[in-house]
Amino acid sequence: MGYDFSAIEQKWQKRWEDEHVFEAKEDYSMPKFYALIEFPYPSGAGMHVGHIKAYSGLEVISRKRRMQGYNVLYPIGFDAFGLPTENYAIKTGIHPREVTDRNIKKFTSQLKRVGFSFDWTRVIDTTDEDYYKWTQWIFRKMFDHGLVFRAKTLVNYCPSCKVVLSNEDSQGGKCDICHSDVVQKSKDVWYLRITEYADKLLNGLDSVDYLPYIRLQQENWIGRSEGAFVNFALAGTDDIIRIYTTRCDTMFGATFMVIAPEHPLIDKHRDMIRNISAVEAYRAECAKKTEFERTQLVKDKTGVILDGLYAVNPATGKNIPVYISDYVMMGYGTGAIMAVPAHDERDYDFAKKFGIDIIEVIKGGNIEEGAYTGDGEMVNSGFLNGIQTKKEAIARMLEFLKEKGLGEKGVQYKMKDWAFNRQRYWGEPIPIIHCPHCGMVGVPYEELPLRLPEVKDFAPGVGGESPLASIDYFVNCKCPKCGGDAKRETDTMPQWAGSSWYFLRYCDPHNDKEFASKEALKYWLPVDWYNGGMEHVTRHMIYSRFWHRFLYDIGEVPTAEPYAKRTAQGLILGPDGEKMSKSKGNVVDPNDVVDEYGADVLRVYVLFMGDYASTAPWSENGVKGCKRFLDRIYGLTSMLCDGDEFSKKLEMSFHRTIKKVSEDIETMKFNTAIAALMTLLNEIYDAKTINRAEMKAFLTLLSPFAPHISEELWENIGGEGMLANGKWIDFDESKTVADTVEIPVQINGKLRGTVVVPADADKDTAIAAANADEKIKGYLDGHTVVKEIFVPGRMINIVIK
RNA sequence: GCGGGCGUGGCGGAAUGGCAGACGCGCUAGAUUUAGGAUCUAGUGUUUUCAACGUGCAGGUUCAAGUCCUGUCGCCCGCACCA
Repeated sequence: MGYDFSAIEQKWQKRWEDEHVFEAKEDYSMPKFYALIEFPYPSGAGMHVGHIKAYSGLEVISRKRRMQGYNVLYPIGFDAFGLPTENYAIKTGIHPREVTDRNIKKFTSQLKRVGFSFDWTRVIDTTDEDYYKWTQWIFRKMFDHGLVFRAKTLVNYCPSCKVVLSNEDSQGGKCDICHSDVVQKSKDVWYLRITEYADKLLNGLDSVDYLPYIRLQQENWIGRSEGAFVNFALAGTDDIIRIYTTRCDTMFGATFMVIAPEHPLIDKHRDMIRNISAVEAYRAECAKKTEFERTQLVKDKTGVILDGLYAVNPATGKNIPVYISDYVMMGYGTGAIMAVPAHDERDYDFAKKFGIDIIEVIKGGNIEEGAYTGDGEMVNSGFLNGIQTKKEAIARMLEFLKEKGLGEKGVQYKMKDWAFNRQRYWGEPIPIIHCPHCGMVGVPYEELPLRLPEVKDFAPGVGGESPLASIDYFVNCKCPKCGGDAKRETDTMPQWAGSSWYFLRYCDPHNDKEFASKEALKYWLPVDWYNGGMEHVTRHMIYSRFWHRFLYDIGEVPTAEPYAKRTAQGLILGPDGEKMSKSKGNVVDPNDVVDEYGADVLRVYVLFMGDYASTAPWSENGVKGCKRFLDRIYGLTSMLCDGDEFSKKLEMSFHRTIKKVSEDIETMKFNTAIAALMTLLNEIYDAKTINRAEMKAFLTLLSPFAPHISEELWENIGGEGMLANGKWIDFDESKTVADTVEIPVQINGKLRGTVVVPADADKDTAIAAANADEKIKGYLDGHTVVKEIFVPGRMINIVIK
């Protein structure tokens, strides 16, 4: 069989575009639905089947919503600043602008071939100056509100990309872009004070509907912990060592302290440290280690005592030794801890190695064998002795600390401030000017966008500075405040900047007065449903929630949270079950699939291949199965007959299928929705006939998945208008149930037969029917019936002895 | 190590505690075709048919367990010396 999918698909794509079918309407009185997918990075490799799966989910939902009368905004754009384009430009000498334009063109044509119902009038390119003007504008607002700062710190630096990376971009000690080893380097970098928003980002999760594991990942990322700050006096000085602990209940067991090798107290009191040379040697050794090496959990702890320094345990009043060790980080808490070896595994390992006292303060474990971290009765703990629970002991200790002025309750987060800069060309210039008199001054709002200047060489300088640093006319400028000579910042923003607010621009993409009008934002926000990959759940999602929340706080957007609902699709693996990669040669190009089978087949297959959220391997045979399905649908026309309502024979099947497809789309169970359509198709083929009303219903249900073939057949059977503009179909619950049902009869839980009873049969009727059955009779013969269970319309179970 | 998820035919996967394996792939046989491909029809969990046994493994709850509970093994994904 087969049909000319290529001609049909081009025909309908053109019609949809000519008649503006998928453009969101300016009619703000309509109910709205804002569906958002993560806009792609337009790489040179072109689209990946993963993109197709990612967009097909909300595509189906958006098409259904339009047919249900919603004003749907389903936009698309390109997140186009970034390193791959720039690296390509360095290699080939072609300007990143040109590379980007070419790649966007390629992506656009590929996306259009699939027939996605995006609103192409709202397309965004983050590298467009009309767009990044507003990225800079928001940054400047943050600067004005004290959320931007500059600090000299150890940064993650990629020697290959010559670029400073955020913690998020250097997970596992590898550069997220080129995968080479990241090293630590001291550098002046820009930060966004995202930690100030930690609680807002955490609490905001209560008001949104994210899949539970997505929410959990965000919570873990923010990493809030409640504990106490405690001041330990440094014996013989006026100084204190301030620590953070979540287990102040164990303080009587603190037999030593550990401070980070970078801790400032070491230099301050170096005169008192008798083994300062050994300490310096250890510090030098630590400095060589990468962040990754330092964060490897190792049983074999290293460290050096600070000989001559003692701290005073505020609970016991005793002097305890102080060590430095790299298992304590400067970047979390206060960079110092009280060590309680009996009840903390790391402290236990350390104490064993260095022969330090281990004092049990909570009963329940065996401190000869290891640390006990569970709950139990307090011992060896002065005023805490006898207390039975951790919770109570913590409360008592906090009271004690407060009375003595030695400490107080405190909260810590794992999340760190966001390193917000790159020493690269292809990014948004940071709109700041360094003035010798006025300090850091923002580029005036009316001068935005601060355009990327033309350069000849895109490669970063040898010192790792941005290519912009070598352009005199860009660097040298006047201070907007005092008018004196000043220097312009030459760093650019990181990859994540443009995507932190793009969903706002979609609401009003051509506005040149504001990033979007208040009316548009009020109508469209929040995004009703955001779908994307799991890999963006912690970075992009947290960053954009932060920007959005900031804009909300300064009155620029109407909602506190940007995304009302978030889901994620599963990965598509190669046919060999491995992750697709060029080197493995297992990459499936969506273009090839469209060429050979058509866009409708591609769309149906990516949704049918398995559970939407799960990882599943690509199967060429699976694609062929979907092709066969659509071919068989095309063949329905040959058995078409007249009829304005469902035939008796198929009526129930249709109502059931409408119900199933409608519900499954809402829960993203696309695979079972398609399976239901296949089942119905098989029934139609069994019946050997389909009437016009049935055909229309079938095409309506099919159209979100396979819109081209649906439109074509709709037109062929004389359907009114375009299906894309058509009406979704309702079902009648009462018609989804049969008059009679065949229900299983179990004896002692084992299936022994079936009986046919009226669907609304009561227990007596059903049991009587079962008892009348010859086969069942045989089983019951000579036994006593103990119990009869009847689940209406479902089953009978007779318990006998 | 901690947190989360998952183990169902040859494969991808279905199953509000109620007939396990929907749907698709693959496979087998037949039809059609010069042949291949395509298509159509029938079959397809395992074992020896009646029947019995079957959802990683071992227990438990229940009239009834893939589903709930306990333990255990294996795999996947996050986070990872976070004090």
